[in-house]
Amino acid sequence: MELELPKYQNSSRQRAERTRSCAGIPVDGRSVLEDLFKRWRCAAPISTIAKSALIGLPWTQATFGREAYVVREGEPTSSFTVLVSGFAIRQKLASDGRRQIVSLHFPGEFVDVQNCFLDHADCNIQALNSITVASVSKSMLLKLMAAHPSARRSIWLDSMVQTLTLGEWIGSLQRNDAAGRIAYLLCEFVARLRAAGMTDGTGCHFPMSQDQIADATGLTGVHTNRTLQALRKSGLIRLSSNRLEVLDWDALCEVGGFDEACLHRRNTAELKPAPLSHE
Amino acid sequence: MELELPKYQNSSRQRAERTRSCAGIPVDGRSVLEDLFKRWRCAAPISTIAKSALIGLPWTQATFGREAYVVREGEPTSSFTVLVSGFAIRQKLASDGRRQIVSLHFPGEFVDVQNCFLDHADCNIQALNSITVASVSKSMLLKLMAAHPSARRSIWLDSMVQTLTLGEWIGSLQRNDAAGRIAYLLCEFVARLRAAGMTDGTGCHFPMSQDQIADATGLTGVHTNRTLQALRKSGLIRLSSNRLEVLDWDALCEVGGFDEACLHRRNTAELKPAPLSHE
DNA sequence: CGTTAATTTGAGACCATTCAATTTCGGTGG
DNA sequence: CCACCGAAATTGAATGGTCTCAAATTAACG
Repeated sequence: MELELPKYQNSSRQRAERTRSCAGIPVDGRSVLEDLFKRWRCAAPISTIAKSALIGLPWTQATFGREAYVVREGEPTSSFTVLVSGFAIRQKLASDGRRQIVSLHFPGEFVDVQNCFLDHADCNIQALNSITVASVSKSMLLKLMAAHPSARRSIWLDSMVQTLTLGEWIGSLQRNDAAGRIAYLLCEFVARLRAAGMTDGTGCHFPMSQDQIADATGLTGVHTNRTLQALRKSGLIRLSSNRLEVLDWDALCEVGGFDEACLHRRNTAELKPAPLSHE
Repeated sequence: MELELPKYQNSSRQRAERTRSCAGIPVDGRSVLEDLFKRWRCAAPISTIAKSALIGLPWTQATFGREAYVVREGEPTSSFTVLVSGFAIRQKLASDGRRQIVSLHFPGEFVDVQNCFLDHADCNIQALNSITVASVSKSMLLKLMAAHPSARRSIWLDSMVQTLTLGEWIGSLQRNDAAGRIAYLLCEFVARLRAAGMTDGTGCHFPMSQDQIADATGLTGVHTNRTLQALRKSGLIRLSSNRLEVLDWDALCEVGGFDEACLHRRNTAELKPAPLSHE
């Protein structure tokens, strides 16, 4: 067993120091928390009372640079974090310092729901690019959830969908080779982006470096590079300078074993909210 | 792309037909649902009112043979299923028919919590050995959860722990080679069994075949065999005829990158239930 | 005791890693 | 505008890990 410095304790992470600027309770009449509803309204209806209660929650805003840590493993979990703009990942650092990316996070998502019953965060949340987040007090949100069934349901639903997504990811790692894993990752990214209405024309902004793709797929950076070239050569994608264009969506899904219907189903039609209670 | 029959549509699955024997509302004064509390009381206190409400729920009992399907993907989800005795897995069948095992389930667990907001099950639940389950009506349990915050919290907590476990599993698949993946699987199995107080002396009953281990780790059956032999030769485990003995726990954890503290933390100390509400 | 499933073994091909070294790219300062 | 720098992307060759295919052995079960 050899000891070495964690991979990400030097170089690029240094320039990404945590820059937190608190904003306090909003006075301009529009809460960033409204972004939550964009994702929720399609899945489960939320009552107007719960909605206004949510919007009325005090929050603080913060911005983080590329590769900065939004939440650190082991940190006390005193607040919930909503990703307002930009992309984030959930990751853990293995004992040898290698980074393991467990899931992706898009604007409008609670990035740390899983921690809501833990005193200390069980993994790191890291910014992919320059991001903005809003934090709300954990105890206040829990109280709100206790009082408002429809809000509770939406948040619970959100975390359940995350769980299902993790299950799919496991399947991808088990069944796919390098090309399949990368294809799956790209498919999931594009599909979730599309579901959030954030694609632009023929493609989208893709904020992951090849090393980050490698960390998410469990591959080497080198082999990720070669596999990406193969995907490009076979005409499935175009990817350069953080811009991704999927040239053959069906083929990409085929390679990655990505079931678009599965994801779609969860975000819309079949996710009918069971009546937890009448509000 | 070649087409072939799904791997598990012939041979061994045939003899494991679904045998369901309904028992109706219990009259003997003891509900199998009480098994739930063994797992819950250590994590989150549950009120006596909620407890008696849960015990009072009508349920039906069913037994399934080895490899039988308890829940099938796509099936309407009209009930929740509690595993009473035996072991089960959550799995999906890939398009080529290969089975992908996503998670393990132990007695006292809700095996289909993730489906509670879905109209149709999104994966299969399969028995590992001969098992007994209890089913309760989905709508009745949801109503109960709406009325009893402490019950709701326990169930939610359960599903959150499942999510965290999936995350760890992803990490294992990303970072580990064959030996590491198998070591991790064995560690998780033993650790969860131990947490449930189900180990016996030096080892435990281990119900998975080598092919099932392969399906859970994303390896080939053949290579799983060779890797198990390597683990045996290095003196870490003893495994034969469904009996597992871990000879060197620390070394096994080391190989699999299994963080025992992590799992333990979730089951006991740090899982203090945040006050969702006062009941 | 016979049948079927499960485990084991071998050899060759293929996939992914390692360890360099090299090139491209975006940003920075002269 | 150019020179420079570090980070990211790319390339090559050798090594090691895993898969495939097929056959043999052992174990489980009626």
